[in-house]
Amino acid sequence: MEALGVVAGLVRSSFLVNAVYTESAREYGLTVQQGQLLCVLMAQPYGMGELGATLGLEKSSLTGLVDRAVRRGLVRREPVPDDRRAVQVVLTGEGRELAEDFYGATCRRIEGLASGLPPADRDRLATLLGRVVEDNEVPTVFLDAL
Amino acid sequence: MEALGVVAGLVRSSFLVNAVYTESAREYGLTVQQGQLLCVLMAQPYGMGELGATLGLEKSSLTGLVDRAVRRGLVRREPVPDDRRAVQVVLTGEGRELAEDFYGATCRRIEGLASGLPPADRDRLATLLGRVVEDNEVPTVFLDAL
DNA sequence: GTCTGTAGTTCGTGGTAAGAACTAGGTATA
DNA sequence: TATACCTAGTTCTTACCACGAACTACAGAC
Repeated sequence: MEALGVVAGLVRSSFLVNAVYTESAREYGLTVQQGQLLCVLMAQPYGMGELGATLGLEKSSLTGLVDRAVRRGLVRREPVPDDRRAVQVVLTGEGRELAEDFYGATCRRIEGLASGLPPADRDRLATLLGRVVEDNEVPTVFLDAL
Repeated sequence: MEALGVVAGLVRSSFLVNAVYTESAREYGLTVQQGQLLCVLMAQPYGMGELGATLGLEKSSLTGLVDRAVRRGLVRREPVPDDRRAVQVVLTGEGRELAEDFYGATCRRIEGLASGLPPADRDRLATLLGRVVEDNEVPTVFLDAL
């Protein structure tokens, strides 16, 4: 078995994570994007602009994503007192519940991906990935507190 | 700075890789899926069935993806002599060229993500990710030979 | 020669993503 | 105050992605 390069490792593990994420989302009746939206909003409400920056989407793309989430009763658009143009996107009760379930299930699954590694290696992997993530200033799409 | 868990590390690095992949694809006038298709086909031609399994797509999803790639002149459907139902999807000359450029650029960029790590750590990371990937039998979407 | 399974396609539905043009509300400044 | 500019979000159009169900056509088995 040839050793995998870093590039291949990153790409393929990312493919793996995507697959898990997709499957998990599917199980909860969500699309990946909707799941991501919910996870981001778990931490706090966001305006459309910030949300776009965090998710790496154009604002026009976001409108539709939020629309569909609203239609499903997962989030709400709330007015911002100081600025009548702006909007805060907030989880509804139902949305929060679903977000937490989905989040938990997905974490468990992803954790499962690394379950073949002994704990020390898992820590090492976490540290190394942490450094990569930090070096490249990834927006916190998923979770800070774990 | 709180240490990141493995789960967060995997999820966020995967987000990072996705972003890079998306940007790279965009630059070459491809969608992520088309880029992935081209990369898979670089190794060898595939039938629709195998292709679906490799990419994790239903066959009905694949028809359209291949259709669009054909329309852009990137791939061809070739008949299989022994089985008149079956089809082999093959890169065209243009497709191969684009695939190689895209592949190279994307690899360079992904490599760049880990460029902050000293070589020894990069190797360690590669090894650990390799084990994760192996443990979870990911289909080879991107690259074996690197 | 019929029956059954397999390879792919078609069709309809819903979701994703972008850019351009737009509305409406803020802000600065002459 | 009036004007000009900027910002937050939406709308519209276009192309793409993904799925399941129903379908066509061929292959293999009996």
